[in-house]
Amino acid sequence: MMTPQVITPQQMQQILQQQVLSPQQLQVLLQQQQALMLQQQLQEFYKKQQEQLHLQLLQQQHAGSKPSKEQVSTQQLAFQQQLLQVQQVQQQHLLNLQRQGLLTIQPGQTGLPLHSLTQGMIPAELQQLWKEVTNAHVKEEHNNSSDNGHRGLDLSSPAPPKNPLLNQHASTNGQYMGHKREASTLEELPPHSHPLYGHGVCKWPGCEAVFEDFQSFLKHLNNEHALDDRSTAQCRVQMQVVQQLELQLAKDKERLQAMMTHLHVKSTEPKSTPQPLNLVSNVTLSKSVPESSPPLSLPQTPTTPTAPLTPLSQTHSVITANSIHSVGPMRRRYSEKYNMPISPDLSQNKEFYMNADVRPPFTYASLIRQAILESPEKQLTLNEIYNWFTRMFAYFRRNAATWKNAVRHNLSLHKCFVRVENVKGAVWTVDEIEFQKRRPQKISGSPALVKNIQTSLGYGPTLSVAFQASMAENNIPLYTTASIGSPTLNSLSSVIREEMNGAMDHGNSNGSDSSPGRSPLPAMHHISVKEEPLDPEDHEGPLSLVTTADHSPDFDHHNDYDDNQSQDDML
DNA sequence: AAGCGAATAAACAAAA
DNA sequence: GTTTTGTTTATTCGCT
Repeated sequence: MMTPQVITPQQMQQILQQQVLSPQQLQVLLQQQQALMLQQQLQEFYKKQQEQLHLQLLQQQHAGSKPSKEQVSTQQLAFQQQLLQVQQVQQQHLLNLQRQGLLTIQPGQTGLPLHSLTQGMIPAELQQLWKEVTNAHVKEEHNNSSDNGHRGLDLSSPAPPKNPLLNQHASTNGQYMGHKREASTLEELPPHSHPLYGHGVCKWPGCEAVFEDFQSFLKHLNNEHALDDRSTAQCRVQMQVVQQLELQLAKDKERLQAMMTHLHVKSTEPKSTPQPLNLVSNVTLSKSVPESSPPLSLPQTPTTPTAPLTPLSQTHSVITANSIHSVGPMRRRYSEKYNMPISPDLSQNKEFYMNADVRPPFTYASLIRQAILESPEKQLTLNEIYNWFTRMFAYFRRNAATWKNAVRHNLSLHKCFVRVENVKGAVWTVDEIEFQKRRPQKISGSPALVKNIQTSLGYGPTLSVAFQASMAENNIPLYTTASIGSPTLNSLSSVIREEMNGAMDHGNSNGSDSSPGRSPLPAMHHISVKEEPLDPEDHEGPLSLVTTADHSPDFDHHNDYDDNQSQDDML
């Protein structure tokens, strides 16, 4: 990529390091570099385009037949995409330069299209970090005079009197932990360790000075890497590096998710064990589960079994539920609010719940309803309901006394469950109206909530919820891609609305009336919500539950699960 | 801080 | 007489 003229970041750093250039010179240099880069990129781009066109031409000639529109349009599309890419690269570059502080662009100066970009690009955290870096600096200058030499509580050993950046290693570290302050300060750091010092070498970017002892390193740090333009610039560069890495990480995570989803394997990631698929959002579209291999049981090692699934926001891939495997009556449920909509989720994660000893994030009422609705007659005896529970959820194959009691309790308690005398005895049915009634309690359209909802239900047409969430957190606007487009999704809006109103707990709270019309929800929300099945009868879509029914046959044996309350309270 | 919904526990009764 | 099915009350907990 680099022509002899363009210097590499490393070289750049060295230049910076050696301070051979004055700030002015640097700036000039940088601008030149920048121009060069752009030029290069453009050249490459055009070259590529030409090659491509050439290729396509050849193809067309070969095929002879139809240089049809399709081809042309695809070609255009590809072209546009590339163009876009290049533009992005360019912008990124400019941005980088600016951000690195190597390019000091005054607000008014230059016609570079940076401004807007800058903002969107820098993750809040980084900005924050940077702020802290700079602030710390000021702050420290005050302190220094006093606690010079001592390792103040927060300066900790490594704290040399005055290098503001020092305390911020988090940033330079590449680690960039959220709360570096607390973390980096008190934390570990044995007497003579420093994030920037390892194996006798200064790890400051670009510097590899060797030191025999920690003290001399500190000295060096203070002298060579004090707070000055150079260090600042380097720090910025590092921030940039971190940011890039994070982006990369995010992408790779997404890829991983997609892969896992594709393979139907629940993440085996250390922490995040089996996760309910919905996080992974495999199929968003309510197509009934592909009937994939039924049992596909996950290893389900006891090691990381369950986590009371908190469906919440945190479902990020990485985060994983805080598994507290309490076997017992782990009381708390999953944050109720968001669970009602079962069906889609359930159908999608059916296998997961069938095999993983994870508590499903739905209320008993929802589950019962689901069970009943899934039955051909829309009615079940108590025992059949029990069976459904045990059949569908590994979790309910234990502690039977507990949850069965809960089931009965729920049947009796909620008006939505109606007992009907039958020839053979009594069966339970669902009064959907009643069921819908009870939901309108909570949330109105609180953004937070909505967010949760989306998260918990997670469905991104293409992206895993986790990814979306993380992206969102990083202020990376990718919803656009996801949400927009897809007409399918839009068509679902109505369904969504309904669900929002009735189905979702929160849903309609807002204007009781549920003026569906509005739904100011961001596109994303639609997506997420849409899948809700809530309604029993209507959209069979959600009711893909059907799927659920399918499998049922296989197991039927376990009723035997007897609980052992013994374990219940062990803890 | 209060109120609410849901989970859990348990007592009790009627039916099987 | 035991078990299952239902009903009801009380308590606890998470959330808004």
